Amino acid sequence: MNEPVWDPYDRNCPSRQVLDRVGDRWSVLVVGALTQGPRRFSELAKTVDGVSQKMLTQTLRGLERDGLVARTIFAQIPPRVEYELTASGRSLSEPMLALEEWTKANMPRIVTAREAYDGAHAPKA
Amino acid sequence: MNEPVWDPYDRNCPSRQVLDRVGDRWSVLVVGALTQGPRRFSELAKTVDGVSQKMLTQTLRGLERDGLVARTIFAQIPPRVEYELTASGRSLSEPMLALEEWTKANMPRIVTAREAYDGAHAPKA
DNA sequence: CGGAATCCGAATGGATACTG
DNA sequence: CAGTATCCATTCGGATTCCG
Repeated sequence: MNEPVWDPYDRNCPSRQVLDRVGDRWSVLVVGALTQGPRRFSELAKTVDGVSQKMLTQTLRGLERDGLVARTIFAQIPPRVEYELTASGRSLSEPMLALEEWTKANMPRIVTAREAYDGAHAPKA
Repeated sequence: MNEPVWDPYDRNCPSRQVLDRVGDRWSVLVVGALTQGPRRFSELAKTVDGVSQKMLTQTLRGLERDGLVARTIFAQIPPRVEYELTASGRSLSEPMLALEEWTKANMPRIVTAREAYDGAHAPKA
């Protein structure tokens, strides 16, 4: 019955890798975009502004490998591939979205803090 | 009254940078560690296994700049510096901890998914 | 003890060209 | 359209050294 104790604070624990992926910049945005429903590769590329096709592919493969995203290929010309969250992916989207919401809600405070910090640490010339 | 609309999906929006920091691998672990209470530099280095002194310093500076962590220096020999979460930092710790919890709770599924994926995509030799 | 600064190899990530 | 494969610049990040 004793389940293994996953400890991301241990550099050798597999959970560390997963936390890395889950905390990845592009993963958060891609999962967030997929929360709206299935999306095609090109749609994701447009939604997640600034992501290169290389990184988008990498991110999607990683999410797919971890069972968070499902990839469906429609045999037709031109090719059509859709990505959508799996049950795991949907459960992950909750804490991820919370992070996104926190960010948006706290931007004013952070911007202020940055200005204060930069003002107090930069003055040299 | 109309607040600015923060959109992390826009590469030029400041919220993108903040989401990046918040989703940073070390940030998540450091904030998590600080949830227990104030910690000294050396204690954090020990808790967050695998982090170099350089990255720990960088991470702490970044968090400090964003007003998430407070740094207190005790004038004594040898030097003593403590870090602790600010109010902002504590509010951030909630979604971050949720992410950590999600990871630990879903590790079994992910490990299984990875094995399945690797088994289906690797076989070449 | 708690850093800052430097050096440098490794990994990241963008741009580009090519394929099914 | 949806990738894969390369090339290459930038960044990351560890190890080391030195300072308050």
